[in-house]
Amino acid sequence: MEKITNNNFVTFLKRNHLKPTLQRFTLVKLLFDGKNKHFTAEDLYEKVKLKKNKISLATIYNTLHSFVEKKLLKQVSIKDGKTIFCTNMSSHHHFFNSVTGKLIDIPRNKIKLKKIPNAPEGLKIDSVDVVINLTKKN
Amino acid sequence: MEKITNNNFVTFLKRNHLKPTLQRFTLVKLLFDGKNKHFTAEDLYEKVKLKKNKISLATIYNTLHSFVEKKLLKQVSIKDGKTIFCTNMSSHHHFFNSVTGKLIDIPRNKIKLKKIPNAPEGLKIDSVDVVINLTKKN
DNA sequence: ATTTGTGCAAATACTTTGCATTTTT
DNA sequence: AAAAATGCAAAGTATTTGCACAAAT
Repeated sequence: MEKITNNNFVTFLKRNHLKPTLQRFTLVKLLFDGKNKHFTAEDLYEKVKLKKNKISLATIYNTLHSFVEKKLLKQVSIKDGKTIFCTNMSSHHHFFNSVTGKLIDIPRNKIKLKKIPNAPEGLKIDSVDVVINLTKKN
Repeated sequence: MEKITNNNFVTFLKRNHLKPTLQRFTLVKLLFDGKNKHFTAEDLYEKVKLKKNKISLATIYNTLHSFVEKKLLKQVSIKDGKTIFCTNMSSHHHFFNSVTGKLIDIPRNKIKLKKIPNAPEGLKIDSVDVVINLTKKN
């Protein structure tokens, strides 16, 4: 993943046809620091508040969804109904720890999917998500 | 799947340690009619209203969750964040049609999962969900 | 000057909790 | 009569929409 700095964020956003606003600058700095992350909209909202910045939760949702559309983030839905965003854009799957509510990445090559059925008429396969749900042992 | 009729619903609920109340009777009749279904809590609420019955949405949520706990229903989370319940209890996976928001069952044997990674220390694998996301062709 | 895009308050949608009531022992 | 379970109004979360304002053409 590409690390975004003060110097290249304008380029980064423009390349993705997003206006380089202050709000997006703040969010992009928090998200694309070179480390893979999993987070909810609320998590990110709290992080912004810690930095003494103020961005409304609505804007955070809207920004996250536009990033998903631009293929800058992935969106994962898990058994507890929550939506988690993920900065790791390489093809991969997830463990879901139902005790902590956290996701753990599984690299693509650790799971072998054989025999995928064909898409029904008029539709095509966009992506395949594998979630392995975990519980406490015994 | 077992079809529940007026005659055996008391037995059915008692066997699952649930009191055979009028609300549950109504819901069980709608759900376990021998056909596999996918639905949201809201869908079921609307169905109940059509039958001129009145059960609060809260009760529907609580009942569905207790059915999931008793392994009478499955709960599936999909990319749009909604929670869908499923009466097909045999091991299977899903297509998610992102155009209509509907699920389609995929029998277990149509997907072959090889090489599942081990669960992290202290945790065990509870279930594996495969969702194949579909979009419109072209 | 008109169109396009933006951020967020307010509205909506989704889900859970707390407790009065009912049922069981 | 006490204990356990139930249904749902009200409360709590999560997410989206509509529109005043800003930026670009």
